[in-house]
Formats: sequence, structure tokens, C-alpha cells
Amino acid sequence: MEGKETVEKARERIIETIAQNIHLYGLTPSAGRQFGMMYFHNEPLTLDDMTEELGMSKTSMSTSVRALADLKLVERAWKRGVRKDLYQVKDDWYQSFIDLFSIKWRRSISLHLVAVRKSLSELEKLQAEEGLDEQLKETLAIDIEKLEYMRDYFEWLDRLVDAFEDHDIFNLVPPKNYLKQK
Amino acid sequence: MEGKETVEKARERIIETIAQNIHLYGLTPSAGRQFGMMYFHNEPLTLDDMTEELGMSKTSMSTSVRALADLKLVERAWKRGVRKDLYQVKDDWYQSFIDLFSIKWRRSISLHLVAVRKSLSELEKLQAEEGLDEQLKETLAIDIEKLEYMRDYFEWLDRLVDAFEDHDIFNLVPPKNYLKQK
DNA sequence: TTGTTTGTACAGTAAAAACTGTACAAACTT
DNA sequence: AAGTTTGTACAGTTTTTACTGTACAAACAA
Repeated sequence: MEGKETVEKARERIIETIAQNIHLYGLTPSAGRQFGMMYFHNEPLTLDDMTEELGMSKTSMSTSVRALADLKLVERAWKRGVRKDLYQVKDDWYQSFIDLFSIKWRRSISLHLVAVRKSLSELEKLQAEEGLDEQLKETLAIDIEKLEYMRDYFEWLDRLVDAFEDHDIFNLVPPKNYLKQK
Repeated sequence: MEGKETVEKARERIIETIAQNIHLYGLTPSAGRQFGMMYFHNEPLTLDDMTEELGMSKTSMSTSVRALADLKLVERAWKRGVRKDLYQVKDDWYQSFIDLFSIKWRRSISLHLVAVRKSLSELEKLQAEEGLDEQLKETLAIDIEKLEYMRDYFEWLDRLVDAFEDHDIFNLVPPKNYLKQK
């Protein structure tokens, strides 16, 4: 086999694997393919470059590169003389993994905590009232306990994300050859 | 407002929040609603109970409860005299979070590592050949470096999942009031 | 055995998401 | 200023996913 072909095949295998697994980041296989292609492309790319490389519409390239950028998987780049927007893959994948949690999970945790605290306070207020039905009292006690459990759990998750963001996780699980970027 | 209504509203808020965020587990809002409903239902439920509660087809209940069970969010339960399958929400959410990684992320990590190792060994083999084009040599060196980076990263992720599974993560981020279930 | 109940496979339909092409606003060029 | 270039909003289309109803195999009951 020709050397160029071998390299191409080796790349394609990786790109396709990324495409098939990027759903864990909430992205589509196309966005994964885009990311993979960009990873092996050693220069920043414009939207038109991506259209060229992947044979998809510029609109698609625009929306998915934005999705990739929102998750901090790619970033804007600058090159003198080039007017078009340029994008490249972020080179710190460890940080990108952490960013996933900062962005997607943190938001979810926060929404849960808001809802739980609101429901909890409503039920506690109701519980304090007098002359409640026995059946209702029991339901209240059970529901409050469940909500407290949820609150503790999401507060734990929140601290877990803190531990990622603060890089404390690297003490527990040290990366090999990890050099903090800039 | 009537007490019963207050409780119902408090529950609905939580259930809807879960439904809107369960996509992080790769599940649909419907499955999230099902999970939420089951959480506040203090008895194990049959598929027919769920159909009743959620007004959806039994087929849907069957497929989504299976999806929930695959992620270890719900489990089968037994009650004497009941012939139908019974399901209930698992009561250890910390463990469920860990299971998410064991199940979804571990699989993805493994697929990536297989692909990376295969591509890496192909390129290394090619690199060992004689009389290679200068341009190709350079490409090879760059791609090999990228693949090595990926390998290190996914091996780190793998160890991270180990740290979850082994509960070492609880040393770094201790849960409040966490009692290991059985 | 025959009759019933229960879960799910499968095919069809409804709903949602991904993708494309057009159109245009904003930024840049001359 | 007028003329280009560039990214994206939006409407329409295609593709995918979620959901339903029927049909049936496996388990159980009589």
C-alpha cells in the first residue's frame, strides 16, 4: 500500500471513532467528524475549507463549529492576512473534558438545585401548618426526605465539578506528561 | 391551595427538571419523566402502572424502562403474589452516577484506545520502512505524536473511571451523609 | 391439554433533529 | 460612496428518532 494511503486510513479510523462517540458530548456524528478532521489538519481552517474537506454545506459547518466552540473543543485562531474566521482544535483535551462538566453538567446541577430547593421550601412550609390530614403528613415526610437526598446528591456533584475545575482531580488521577497549556 | 395540590406541584417541578436534563445520560425526556414519576412513587411499579400514570403505550414503557435499567437507574423488584415485572428507582444516586461512567464512558474510552493503538502501530511500522518521502516522514512524525497524545489522554480517562468505580473519588469529594447501599 | 396473561419484536406513523439553499446584515475594500 | 466578501437566520426538505398498535412467543393457570 502507498504510504499516503496508510496515513489516510489510520486517520479515518480515528475520525470515525470520534464521530461514533461524540454523542457523549451531546454532539452529532457530523460534528465529531468535523472535529476529527480538524485535529489532523495542521493548520487552522475556514468554514469554506471545512465545506471543501467534508462536502457539507457552509451553513452546517457554521452551526456545528459553533457547537464545538461552545463546548471549548475548538477555538478561533488568527493568521495575518486572512479575513475569514479561522478555527482549530484546542490542544488541551484534559481541559476540554473538564470544560464539558463546567458547561453541560454545571448547568444541569444548578437547574436541579433550584427546583429542589423551591419544592423543598414549599413542602416545609406546608408541613408547618396545623390540622393536616394524617395521610398528607406522611406523604410530606417522605417527599421531604427524598428532596433532601436529591439536594445532598446535587451538592456533591457540584463539589465534584469544583474538583475538576480546580484540577484537584489531577492529584487523584495524574495525567501522564500533562503540561498545562499557557 | 389544597395540600395535595401543593405536593403534586412540588413533585411535577422536580420531574420536569429531570426530564429536561436526562439527555446527559443519553435518555429522552419521556424516560426522564418516567424515572421522576417512579422516584416519587413509593411502591415498585408494573409496566401497566406506568402506562396508567404517564398515559403512554405499554411498548414505550417497556423500551424506556429497559433503557433506564441498562444505565442502572432503575432495577427489578419483587413482591410476593405479583406476577408482573416490577421496577423501582435505585436508591443510590451516587452509585448511579458512577455507573454512567462505567457503562457509557468506559465503552467509548475502550473503542478509542483500540482505534488509536491500531493506527499508531500501522504508522510506526510505516515509519520504520526505508526510502520514505521526506514529506511523508514529516506527516508521520506529526500524526504519531497526535496519536500518542490521544492514547495518553484516553488512558487517563480510563484511570479516572477506575477512580470512580473504586470510590476513590469519595476521598477527594466526600458525599454528605453517604451510606453505601448493601 | 387449553386458555390467559405478560413483555417485547416489528411495522407503520408521528415528531424531532439534521442538513441545505436562499437571502441578507455586517464588515471590509476600493 | 458603492461593491465585495463573509457568517448566519430562516424556511423548506431530508433523515433520524420516538412512539403506537398489532401480533405473537414465553410463562403461567386451570
